[in-house]
Amino acid sequence: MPATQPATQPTAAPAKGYHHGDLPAALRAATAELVAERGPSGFSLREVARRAGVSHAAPAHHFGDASGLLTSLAAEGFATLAANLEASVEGMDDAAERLTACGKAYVRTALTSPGHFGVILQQDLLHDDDAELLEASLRAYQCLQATIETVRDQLNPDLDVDRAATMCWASMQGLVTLSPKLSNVAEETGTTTAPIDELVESFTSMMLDGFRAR
Amino acid sequence: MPATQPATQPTAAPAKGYHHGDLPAALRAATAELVAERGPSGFSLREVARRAGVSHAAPAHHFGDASGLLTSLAAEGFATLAANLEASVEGMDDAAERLTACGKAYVRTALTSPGHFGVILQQDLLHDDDAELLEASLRAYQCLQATIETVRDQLNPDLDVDRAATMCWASMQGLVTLSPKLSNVAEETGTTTAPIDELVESFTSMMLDGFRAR
DNA sequence: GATTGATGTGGACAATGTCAAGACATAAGA
DNA sequence: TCTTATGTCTTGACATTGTCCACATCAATC
Repeated sequence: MPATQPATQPTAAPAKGYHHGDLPAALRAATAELVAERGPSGFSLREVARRAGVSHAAPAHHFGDASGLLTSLAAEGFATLAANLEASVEGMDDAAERLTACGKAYVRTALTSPGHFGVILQQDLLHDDDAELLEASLRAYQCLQATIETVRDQLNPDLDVDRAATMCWASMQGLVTLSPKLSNVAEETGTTTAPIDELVESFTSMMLDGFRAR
Repeated sequence: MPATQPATQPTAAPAKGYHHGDLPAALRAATAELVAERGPSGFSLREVARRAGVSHAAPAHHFGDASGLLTSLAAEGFATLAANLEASVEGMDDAAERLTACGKAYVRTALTSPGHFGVILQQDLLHDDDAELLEASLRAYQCLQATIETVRDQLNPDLDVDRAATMCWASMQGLVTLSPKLSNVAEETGTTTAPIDELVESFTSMMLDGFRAR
């Protein structure tokens, strides 16, 4: 099943609005594109407005300030992640299979939505007390948690679910964070870096062994 | 043994220079402080110059542009990391002990030098082909690699060293990246997050089991 | 002591984020 | 239909930023 794109969902705005169909969504889409192209530091409110075809002050009306727009993008990113995590385990019973599927869904979502993943963990760019953001990130975390619970139920009743979830999240995010730097190092050493999918499999199978053990 | 501070090392410049003793080092220090306070996005070349007590154009003379300064800071960060990793395994023979020490040294360095770790992996902020940066990051990677080689020698001759090193690096960096967000989630769910040192131990012991296994 | 290179200053410029005031479209009420 | 009101977007302004340039000044060498 293909990863769900961020979708630029209508965000509860009326289908045909004002000048645009849905300016907030268009601005998020333009921001995601820009961040994917140039990284978080290449983001500019005015450039985003330009790409969306509106004046430089239009975003402020919907998002307050630049952080507001980025916060909304981050919330969309977490929502997409949650949806993809849920979809990836749809109908799966085996705990080991589920965990592997979650891991793959995580990195696949990150690679599919680089604009979103470029900002979701940069808390200095965001309003980290934003309700939508908190809710979306919590939902994503709980998807992972649910899968870990099946691991506990099927493989080890004494498993500390929260700690295990943290470790899974950390290892997947670590792969995503390091991925550009790894190719950098590999190029320097003349070696070649393993495909990220294989690394995910190594990680999940190792974690499963670890989770079973104690 | 306490973690080595970035040290604002004289960087091969004559001890007593011009107006300052060593302006490049002073600028790096001011940058580290600023990034630690406000995050990478709070960085401003002029603010750094202000804190160092020089004119707004002074940094350009030593670093070219803003990315140049950040690149130099990143290189210093990797150098400090490499030094701390090496120091942490000084005189240790047992492979398992060494890996654990490396893991702890990594997160300890990250927490001790938040200004440096705030930029070392933000490649959109850096000149990622800078020679000093490449060399320093490679040296840090090789410290980790050396420890993994002892794991191979003592525990499993068939171990894929590069892949194992990647996994160790990823999991430690994942913990560092997620650390602020985790407290965020914990607060939201009313739960409490495990101390990062414990997570490091869980990770390293799990990896060791995994590395032994196949 | 003059020359030279490194080091830092000051002013200029375009670009940016934010703010305030106004324009305009849309919907609701008379 | 006309008026009013509200949400949406534009325009213009301002302080701040990064970078470039010409100039000043220190340090060492010849």
